[in-house]
Amino acid sequence: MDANTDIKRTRSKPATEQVLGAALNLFTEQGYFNTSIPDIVKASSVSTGSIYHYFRDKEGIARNLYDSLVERMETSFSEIEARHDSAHDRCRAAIELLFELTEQEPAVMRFMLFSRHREFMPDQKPVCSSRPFVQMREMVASGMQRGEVREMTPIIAASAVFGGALRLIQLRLDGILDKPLPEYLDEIWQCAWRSVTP
Amino acid sequence: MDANTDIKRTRSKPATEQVLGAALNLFTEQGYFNTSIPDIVKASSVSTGSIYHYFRDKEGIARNLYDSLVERMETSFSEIEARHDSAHDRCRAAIELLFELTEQEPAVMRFMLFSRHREFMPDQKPVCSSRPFVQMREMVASGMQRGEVREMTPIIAASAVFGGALRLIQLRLDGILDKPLPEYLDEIWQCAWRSVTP
DNA sequence: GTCTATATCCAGATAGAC
DNA sequence: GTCTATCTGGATATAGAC
Repeated sequence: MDANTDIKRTRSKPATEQVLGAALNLFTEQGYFNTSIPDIVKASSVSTGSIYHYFRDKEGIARNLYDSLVERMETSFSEIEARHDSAHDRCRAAIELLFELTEQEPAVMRFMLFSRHREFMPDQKPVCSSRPFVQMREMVASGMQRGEVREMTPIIAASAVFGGALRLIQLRLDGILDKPLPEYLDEIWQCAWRSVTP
Repeated sequence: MDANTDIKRTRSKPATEQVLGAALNLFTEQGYFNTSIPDIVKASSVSTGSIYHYFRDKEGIARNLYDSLVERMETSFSEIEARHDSAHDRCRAAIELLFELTEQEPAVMRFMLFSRHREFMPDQKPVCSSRPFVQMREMVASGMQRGEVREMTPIIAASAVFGGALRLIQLRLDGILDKPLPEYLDEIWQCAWRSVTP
């Protein structure tokens, strides 16, 4: 049974996971700057010393979190691109994914989409320039080449397709919408697609 | 000439204005939490003592700023409602206003739309519930009653109409778009309106 | 690798002269 | 009403035993 593992922590996730999970929740509930290291110590049951053993500093925690979430999003979008050919199907699937993720892991969405990252990670690019957002714009742009989407400024088309859905995500996270987002998928998608169709 | 006024400050705006202006710039450039009172002292040329004479605390500065900007927005939207009858004209005018404001006073838009207010003003409602946002949704809802906008969940319609434009504002503020927003008005408006038209 | 105890710093806020 | 000087708390980060 290897009795010398998992002596301390009951929930036997590795300490780094423990810290990252606690930090994600605290950062999204109270904000990065309202979250102190002692807060993270309490919420994660990992000591100050260990936290600084694994992470350079507080910013390092946020960085690690952000990078891994962006990467995860990127992978999901790549899968969507592989699974579908048309811009129609790809964009719809992307929105569906975002809606589901919002319901299942609101903290992830909050942190990815609606934190002011540059305020606490000064040398990050704005989220809008991150790979997943570029992928979303590419989905639309390729649809324009195929003639599915009418000729127009590509970035405007992308904003038209995804703008409404992103707005709904924000409203949902802010508690304005009380039904789960997937219930609205058909309706918002119809709007989105009509707006750019030839 | 009343020589005993305006002795100290060269730019002879009242001290409170001086402080609010400096704070708005600093808050939007670096974020609220990265801005210290000493920073505001330097940028405003108003002393710590005076700042605390006029404002309860640092949060009070943000509060004052936020309230006055929301009120200003509210007034502008009311004027639009008075000037136009149709949802089509009202919503278009609202977007036009937002686009112009973004170009002329980017800091105002940044602070109003894209600060995480609740992180530093804990007892504020989310922006999305503020009067101006409600007004925007009302514009769309009344269009639905008049039959200009097709029957659908009202908040979805509003998100479809304004989502793209709000997205463009964010892209512009993040430096992704390099042409002034008004140049894109016709194009995004066409998308927005098509998306909800019967 | 994990912990406790502690050093250091600087923010927010106040006191009180002018 | 405006200023300078100063207090105080708590945050980040480190030291060093185990």
